[in-house]
Amino acid sequence: MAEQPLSDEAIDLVANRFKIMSEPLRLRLLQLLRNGEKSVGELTDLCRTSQPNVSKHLKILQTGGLVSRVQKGNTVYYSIADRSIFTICDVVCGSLEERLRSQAGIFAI
Amino acid sequence: MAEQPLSDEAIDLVANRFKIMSEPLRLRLLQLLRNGEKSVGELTDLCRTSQPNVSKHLKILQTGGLVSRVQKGNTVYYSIADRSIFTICDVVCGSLEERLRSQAGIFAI
DNA sequence: GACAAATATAACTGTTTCGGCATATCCTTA
DNA sequence: TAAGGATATGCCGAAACAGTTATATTTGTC
Repeated sequence: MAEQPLSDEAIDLVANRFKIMSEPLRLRLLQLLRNGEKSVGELTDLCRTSQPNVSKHLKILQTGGLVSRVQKGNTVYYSIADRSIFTICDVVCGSLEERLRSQAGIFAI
Repeated sequence: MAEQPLSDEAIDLVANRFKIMSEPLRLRLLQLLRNGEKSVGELTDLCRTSQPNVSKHLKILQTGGLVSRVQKGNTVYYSIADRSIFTICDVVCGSLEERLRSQAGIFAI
């Protein structure tokens, strides 16, 4: 069942989504938000980097539509806006496990 | 159902997979290979870039385990080594469509 | 062995991106 | 309105990356 080819614009959009998810710190932030919203301060404490850096990456995630932002008084809470990212991560993890397993198999027998 | 957190090494591996897939030309190459193997020359003709550029990106895809390389005589054929990438792309496309649709809804009543 | 075709590599350039630091902005409270 | 806490932004230097050109390597053919 051959799929229709994606247009150049569509490819750019997909590539951009992957680019957003290609940074370890951003993946870490998404993972930390998996079980519910967290403030910038909380996220900063849980990552090992500066608060400005966390804010910067959160903005990238938000611009990409992966995360949504809610301000309550003085603090800002971020939460997952698109849970399909976890499906994607699960598929990637499965693929990587498979690959590592078959590579490990080289040394067996 | 809270997932176990990924280790830093696992996150780096996943991020690297996304980075490999975050380049439009590489996505284009993967798409061109979807229905079967193609030679470097064929791929170069189908993309609008130089042959060295295609070879470079194919190498990146191969190193990442997304593509496999077979040499037959003078020409080299690449093919998809991990079809889970298409699952991933489909999920991303669905998410992006959804997002565009809801954005378009802003202008509707 | 010499030549031609197919593919890979090397060197270079311009661009992008990350992280850190300093600082600005916004909100709350006194 | 002044001060302090929370978050965002601007600027900088270093590193990574894409694309081009030239060239090397490999393979098949004469």
